[in-house]
Amino acid sequence: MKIPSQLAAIPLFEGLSEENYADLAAIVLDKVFHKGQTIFSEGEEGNGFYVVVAGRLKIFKLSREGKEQILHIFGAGEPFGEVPVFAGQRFPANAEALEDCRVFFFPRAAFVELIKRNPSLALNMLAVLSRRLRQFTLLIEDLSLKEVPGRLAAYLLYLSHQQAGSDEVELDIPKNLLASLLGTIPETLSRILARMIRQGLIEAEGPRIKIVDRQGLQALAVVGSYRST
Amino acid sequence: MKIPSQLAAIPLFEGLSEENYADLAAIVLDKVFHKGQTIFSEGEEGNGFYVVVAGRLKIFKLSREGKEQILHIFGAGEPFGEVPVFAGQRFPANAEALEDCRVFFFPRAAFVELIKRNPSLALNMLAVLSRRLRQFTLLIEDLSLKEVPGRLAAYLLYLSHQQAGSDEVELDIPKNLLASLLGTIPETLSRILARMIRQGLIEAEGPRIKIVDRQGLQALAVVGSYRST
DNA sequence: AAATCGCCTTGACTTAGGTCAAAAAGCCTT
DNA sequence: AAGGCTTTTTGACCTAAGTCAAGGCGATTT
Repeated sequence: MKIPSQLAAIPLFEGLSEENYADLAAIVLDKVFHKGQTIFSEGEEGNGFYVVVAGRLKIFKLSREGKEQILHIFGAGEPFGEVPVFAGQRFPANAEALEDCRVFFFPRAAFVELIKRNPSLALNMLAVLSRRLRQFTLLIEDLSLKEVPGRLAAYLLYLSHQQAGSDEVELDIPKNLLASLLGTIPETLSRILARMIRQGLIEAEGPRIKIVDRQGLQALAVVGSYRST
Repeated sequence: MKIPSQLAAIPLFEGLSEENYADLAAIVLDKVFHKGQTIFSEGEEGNGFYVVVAGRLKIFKLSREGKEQILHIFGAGEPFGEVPVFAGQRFPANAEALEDCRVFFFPRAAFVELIKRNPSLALNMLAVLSRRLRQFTLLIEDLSLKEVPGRLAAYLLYLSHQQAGSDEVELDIPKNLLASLLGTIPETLSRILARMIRQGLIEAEGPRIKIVDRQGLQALAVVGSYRST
């Protein structure tokens, strides 16, 4: 597929002219990462940012003892690694492919030039960063002010919302990743799922989870977190 | 003092022309908030953003049970409340004056117009948001991957760094606020300070803290967090 | 000087959730 | 079908940090 038409499918580049797409196509690099491969590491210098074309990847922090906190899981169309482009210097976290991935890479200098010339691109990028800030705000709230069952309940409701409001949701990531995304460890997640089943809040069978008591989950989650962003 | 000259002192507006300052001066509103007053609340619609002119304020989240997590403490020259300007709609957190404050308010529509016309303003704003993202990343890391003593150690080292590397640092906020900033409660903070004294890491007398064993603190903090941003 | 209010500390207690270890399920691959 | 993975679950145990309650310590007001 031709690159310009793929660029048009990226929300960040919405509203740009044909000429802009040509400019972008001229600076973009097309990269592939295999499952498990590191895309970049915390502390590394970043001289450009990325957009996911296909596949999924995680952005995460690692503690000295090896515990992992996932900040985001990104899929097709989502930009990542933008912080060093504008705040100078280094990546604040790590990125690793969860599946085989194809990504576009936009080198910093050329992209900044483009932004200078293109107010709507600048505004789109401001929107992306602002949404991320809002998202982080929710994650911080979760980590600091809620307990694990509350975060899990919020996540299940969010999934249900994503999946057309169905009561039968399917986890789109393995449970060990989910644990890391919720700021806990697999053992704890497992126990809490078991407890929720015992309490009649949900039923589960592998990655398929049935929401039995929506009210109950909402009470745990205090509704509102994990909005669609 | 004339407003345009005060605008020039705000890093966000660095590098703008005289004409730009005039434009900004034309749209800015000058507001005052007294200590303890709410500047905005989570969920409220935001149709503009702010810059602190004088005084300090906190940006924070509140749990249902009343526990508070401070996200930022801002002082003179720092912009805040920008998220709703670019990501549409509502404030993701609360803002309250810690002291009597004077702030500038820039209405959204006019400001967005200005940004469209002014690439360097756009880039400055992108830098501000990116730095914030990096900061949040550190806070998330702290909350999820470090224990309270580690966060406190990091904070003390950060303070020392701020205060010209001196071994005698002075807390610039009361301890109950510090607790909330570190994601804990005053009792726990108090106990951990006591323990650090017992272990010979620090000495303390009210808000004056003397770093006795810098190495030891660094080991706790795993160095690197709470950078000057 | 007494009273009051906000801030800080300390003690006794409880608990969410982490660690370690082992077993059980699911899977791919050969 | 049989290993050899990884993922998930379970159990026993431990500990960081929160809750509740009581004082202490200043600073400011009356």
